[in-house]
Amino acid sequence: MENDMTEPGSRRRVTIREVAERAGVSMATASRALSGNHPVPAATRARVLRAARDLDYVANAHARALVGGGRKMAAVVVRQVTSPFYAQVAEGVEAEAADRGWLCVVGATGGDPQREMEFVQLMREEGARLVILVGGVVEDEAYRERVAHYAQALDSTGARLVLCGRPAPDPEIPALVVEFDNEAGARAITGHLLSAGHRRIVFLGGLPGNTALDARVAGYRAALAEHGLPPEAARVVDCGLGRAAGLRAMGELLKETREFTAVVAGDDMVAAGALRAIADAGLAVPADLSVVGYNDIPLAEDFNPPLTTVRTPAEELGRAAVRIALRDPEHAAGSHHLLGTHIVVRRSVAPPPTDGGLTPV
Amino acid sequence: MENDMTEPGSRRRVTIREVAERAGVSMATASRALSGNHPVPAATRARVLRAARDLDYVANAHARALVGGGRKMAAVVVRQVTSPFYAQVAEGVEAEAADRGWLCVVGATGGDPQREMEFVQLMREEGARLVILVGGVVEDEAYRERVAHYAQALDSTGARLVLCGRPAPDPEIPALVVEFDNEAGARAITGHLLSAGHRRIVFLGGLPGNTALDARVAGYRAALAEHGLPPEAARVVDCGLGRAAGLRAMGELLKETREFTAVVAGDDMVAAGALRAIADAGLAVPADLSVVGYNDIPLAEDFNPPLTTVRTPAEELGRAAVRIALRDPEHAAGSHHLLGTHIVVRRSVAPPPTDGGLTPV
DNA sequence: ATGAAAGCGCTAACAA
DNA sequence: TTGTTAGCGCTTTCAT
Repeated sequence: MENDMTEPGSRRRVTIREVAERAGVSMATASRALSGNHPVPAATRARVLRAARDLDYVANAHARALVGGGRKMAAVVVRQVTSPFYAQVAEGVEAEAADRGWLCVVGATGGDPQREMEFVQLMREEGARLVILVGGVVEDEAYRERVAHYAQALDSTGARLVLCGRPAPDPEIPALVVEFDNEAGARAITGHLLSAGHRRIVFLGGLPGNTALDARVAGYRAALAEHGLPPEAARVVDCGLGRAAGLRAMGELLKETREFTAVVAGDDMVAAGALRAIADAGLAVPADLSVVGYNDIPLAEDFNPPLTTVRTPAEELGRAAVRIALRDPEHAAGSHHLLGTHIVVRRSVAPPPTDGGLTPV
Repeated sequence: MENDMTEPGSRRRVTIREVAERAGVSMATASRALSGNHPVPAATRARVLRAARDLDYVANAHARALVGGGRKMAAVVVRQVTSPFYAQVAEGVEAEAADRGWLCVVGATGGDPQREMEFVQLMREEGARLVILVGGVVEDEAYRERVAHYAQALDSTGARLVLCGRPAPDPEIPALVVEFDNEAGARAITGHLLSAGHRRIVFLGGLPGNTALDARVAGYRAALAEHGLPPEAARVVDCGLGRAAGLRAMGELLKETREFTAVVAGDDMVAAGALRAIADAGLAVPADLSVVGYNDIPLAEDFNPPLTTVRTPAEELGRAAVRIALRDPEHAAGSHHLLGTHIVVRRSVAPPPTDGGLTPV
């Protein structure tokens, strides 16, 4: 119970030498007995194991890593763990990694490229063999350089880089991309609204430059076009993601105009905010206005009303990322995997009001 | 772009020796220049830094750890990252750790003690200086032994152990506990229901043996007693936690009896399930039945209706855990910190129906 | 100011 | 079967 150190964790640990001494064998023998992959007589092994247990010995992972057979470590980096979507992806990565006996580290960047770089650097130092970057980004020159550097650096030591939901700056780069087909998903859900009879649909939550959102907006526009609507029929409000953004933007939009009968939200969180704003305005969903989301987060069915949305199997995305990355060495350059999505219909969509729309403000 | 290895991450990295050679200095000088805490002439240092950058050198964290000044690493272990509550705690830990320049690893156990042990073992091997175990548990003999072992083992190397929301088996043990006052929180929220006029209140989501839930049940009973109700007035259904459990249990309860006017849920997820079950039964909240939750997860205000619940600042719990653990070395034995909670009133509570209750089934 | 050398804890040849 | 030795990449005395 002594605790006289100022630095946590700086006291000496039991080493294999002590185990060896206690068992009356050499370090080499102790090592062999402990690792179990070399022939060691049962009697000797038992003595060694006993000594190790008595001393509560645990191997020093750093020493082990240094000499060669270090632990396999994967790293996921997300914007924040409290986002239900990212949490699910991280859980998928962690689960798949654990299944294979890999250690999994998760890092949060808060969306800051600087922190992302630091974290990747850190992972290189720690010898991570697999780095998974998750989430849409704005694809500017800085991004391209950053990722090209990660990819090259990681690849030079044989580590893998996978981009989840963000593009590879160049197909030649040694990185793997795994993502959902955002455009198809958005097209489908917008189509669902169109089929219900809606014609004036707004997209809430654009984020110009962000690859994921741009794709969803593109899908939204494509659906409109497919149904014979002119380009001017599209109305996208670029409020970005997050519940707060959705709440504010929807509130403002409602004050400004009511010339629409449905909204497709950039994701379920902005849908949550939108739903609240709509209720605050005294309107009912789906009677007055239909709303759809994106991602189908675990609590989307508990919204008021239960949200019709696009299901993106996030945990599967995480699992797929590690599975594919670890599968064939041939993955390296430019391999691109698209995961499918589908609509889940709940109660937030109805035909537009028969009077043709909301009462003008 | 060559990628002929079968083992990810097994290719050689640039070492400090190569940097030294390129800069025309010895390894020792290179090391000094790179670490920056030894006097090195500006000219020499510049050459070394240049060489390092040209080679894209990153130090080998394992070698560094081995020789002494390894990176400070904290580990949080939770049941699952996709639980909003745990995610927030993990985010708090990660944020506070990052603020101090520590690396943070999060592990998920799925609630399996076996995996918990393995993960702690792993963290010992990796040299974690701080491990934080989060979440209520059933406090049996196995638990006591397990934790006593963790505590002793970690302490023997000067590492810290903190228990978040779970008890220390013995105050003498070198572990720190930080938790919310579950009993007070449950007492307060139950009192809120009582004040609204409810007398027949059921607790949904007991988990006998689980310390956190038992404390909430105790708070619930205490509130009942304070309002002069006899012990028999208490009705707790032990369905455990999770949305699915709440959904099922509430559905069954409603089929069995309607002799109650309010329910306090074990946490917000079971409240979500209960809300759904109640709606499925054709009843309205709060007109027919009042419901309260526990934890105030981020989406609780988006439930139907917005949920009145107990706010437990989860992120702050995580931050507090690392802050306190790292503060004074005197923390070691038996220090116990209780964090306060408060009620957040939304729209899921109303006075009981004036006819005195639900229509008997 | 800088280099040579020792050594952190471990595993893997290489001998015996 | 077991022990001896070398060496992983780095920092740090100890000399120079």
